Amino acid sequence: MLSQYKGRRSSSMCPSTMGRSPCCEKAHTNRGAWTKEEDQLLIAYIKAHGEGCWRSLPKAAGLQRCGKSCRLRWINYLRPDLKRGNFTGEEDELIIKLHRMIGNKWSVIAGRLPGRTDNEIKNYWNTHIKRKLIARGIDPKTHLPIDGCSDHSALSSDRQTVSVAAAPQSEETLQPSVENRLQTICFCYRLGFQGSEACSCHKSYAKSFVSFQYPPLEEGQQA
DNA sequence: AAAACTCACAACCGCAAATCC
DNA sequence: CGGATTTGCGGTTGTGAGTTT
Repeated sequence: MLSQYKGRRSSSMCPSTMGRSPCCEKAHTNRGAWTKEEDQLLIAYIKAHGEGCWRSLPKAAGLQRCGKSCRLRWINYLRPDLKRGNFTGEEDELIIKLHRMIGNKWSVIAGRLPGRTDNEIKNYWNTHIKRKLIARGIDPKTHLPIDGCSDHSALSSDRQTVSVAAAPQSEETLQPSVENRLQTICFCYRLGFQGSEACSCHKSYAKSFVSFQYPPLEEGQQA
């Protein structure tokens, strides 16, 4: 999912329904694959009213779906900025590198791949990349050689020092602490993709919903 | 030609976090 | 402040399409 969807609570929260009626009434909702008509209703509604308040959206849009289902359909399939199509080799490698560093944080990984969704990346990982890594002799879970590798230190240090700030933060909270001398920069920068299309560090990190803290790479160290 | 099997991906489920009242 | 509710995330499942036997 892209950065604008980051954070447990967003401005899209609907105040009028917050903390009231029970969650989605499943008794009278459609399930399974979406029809073209349902897609059109959802697209038309969001074009007219924008995203937000998923709870009340289905009724307002004339859909017999729960809000959760509408949100998922829009984010994963109907959004106009989705890229679709095959993943490029560069995207493959970026996913592998990010996964090695942060694990199954699909939404964070998706935030670094413009036009890709967390669900898409998760599926792609499970169907393609896992096998690709196994074929390379790499365990897709640990990113270590399958035949056993003694050097766990690099990976563990990566994992330990990466902290994920999942929610939007103020500029102050994103400032690196002086004490631990960490640098706060975007992943692409650390991975050497700065300036690429996937890199967002040309934008102020204060505006980014996701940031990471980790020590700067030593000279010659691989990300 | 058709049954069995495999693959890819859309959609669902359950939980945790965020927020409101 | 705590309970109630919504939203968002990651894991899992269902199913249609493609391939093999």
